[in-house]
Amino acid sequence: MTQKAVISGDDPDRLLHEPARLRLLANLAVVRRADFTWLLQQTGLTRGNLSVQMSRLAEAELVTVEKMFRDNRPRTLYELTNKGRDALRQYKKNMHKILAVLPD
Amino acid sequence: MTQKAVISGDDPDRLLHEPARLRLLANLAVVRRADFTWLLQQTGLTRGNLSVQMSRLAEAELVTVEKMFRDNRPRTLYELTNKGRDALRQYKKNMHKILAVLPD
DNA sequence: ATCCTATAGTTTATACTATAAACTTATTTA
DNA sequence: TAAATAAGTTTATAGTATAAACTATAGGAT
Repeated sequence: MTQKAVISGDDPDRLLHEPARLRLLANLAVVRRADFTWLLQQTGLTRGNLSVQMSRLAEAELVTVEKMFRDNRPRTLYELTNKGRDALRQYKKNMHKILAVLPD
Repeated sequence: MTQKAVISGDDPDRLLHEPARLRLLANLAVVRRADFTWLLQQTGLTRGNLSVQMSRLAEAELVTVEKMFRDNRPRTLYELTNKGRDALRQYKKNMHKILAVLPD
């Protein structure tokens, strides 16, 4: 008889699991809508890294990107999509399952 | 005035954060002591990957490795160290902090 | 004896990924 | 008009995870 695994549950989605992206998404989960500069300050990422990570998230349709001008300066707004919100929910579930067996 | 970050807390330790290693450590957290073959079955990793990951964990002193022979066959036992246990605790704390702000 | 298969791992080669450095474009300011 | 600032993007590099290939030993089968 094949035994049941001691630890159950799927592995977390790597796109969300990466600390930089997870923090970005967590910020968006809280404020719903944020611009490039604000996220930069919140996360302490470099601009290059922030740009790349948000692009990946946008490509996966977890966030939307809206580019505009304000005071003759570019401004980029990001927002979590429903798909993004769902992905975060699932991620949270998966992680809770594994964290549950770790010592306090 | 500089604002406080919306999301607080350190980034998770990457050594533990990696899904393959996290699962291995979680298994050891539960059973305390396990051999190579058992971990192989539990995690579904390839032997190569398992070997490499456990070596990394051993090098970081999060687990101990004990090699022996049983029935003329090599047998490798792994065990979580106190340091490993502490690292898991810290990891759990850090992750809970960020998961807390995610939607349910 | 030697050939084949299985067991238990390790080493190495590759493909991926995160990240910072360098670059772009536009706008003030000196 | 030269320099500095702002807001991003592109690219180069270094690091990492993972599987494929390899090593070593044992136990039959022929």
